[in-house]
Amino acid sequence: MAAITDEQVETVRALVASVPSGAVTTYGDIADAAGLPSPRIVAWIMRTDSSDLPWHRVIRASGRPAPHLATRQLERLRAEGVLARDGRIALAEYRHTF
DNA sequence: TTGGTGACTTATT
DNA sequence: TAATAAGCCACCA
Repeated sequence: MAAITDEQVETVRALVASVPSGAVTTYGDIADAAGLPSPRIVAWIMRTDSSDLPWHRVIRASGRPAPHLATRQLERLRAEGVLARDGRIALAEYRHTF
């Protein structure tokens, strides 16, 4: 089985790192840009690989970060200029496309 | 090998 | 808008 390649992981990291402050992106976008077969893979990379990358700029398609990190990420994003409405981020406004 | 789990997405109700 | 179901891929015990 192909499993995932280091290159794919590195691509994901590069994409996340390329997201400017004040902008956010979704797992699906990263997965698509990195050529990953499923967005879940992106989540797996984040969970396993703890890097200095701004993971807080990566949110779900619903415009809402993960439940356990939501509070932290939302606060961090707010500090960067990403205003959340009712705990939800305006993807249409802050979504960063590659 | 099998089954359970997860920082997901989309579609349907 | 929220809740549920199914699909999806990789990791771990």
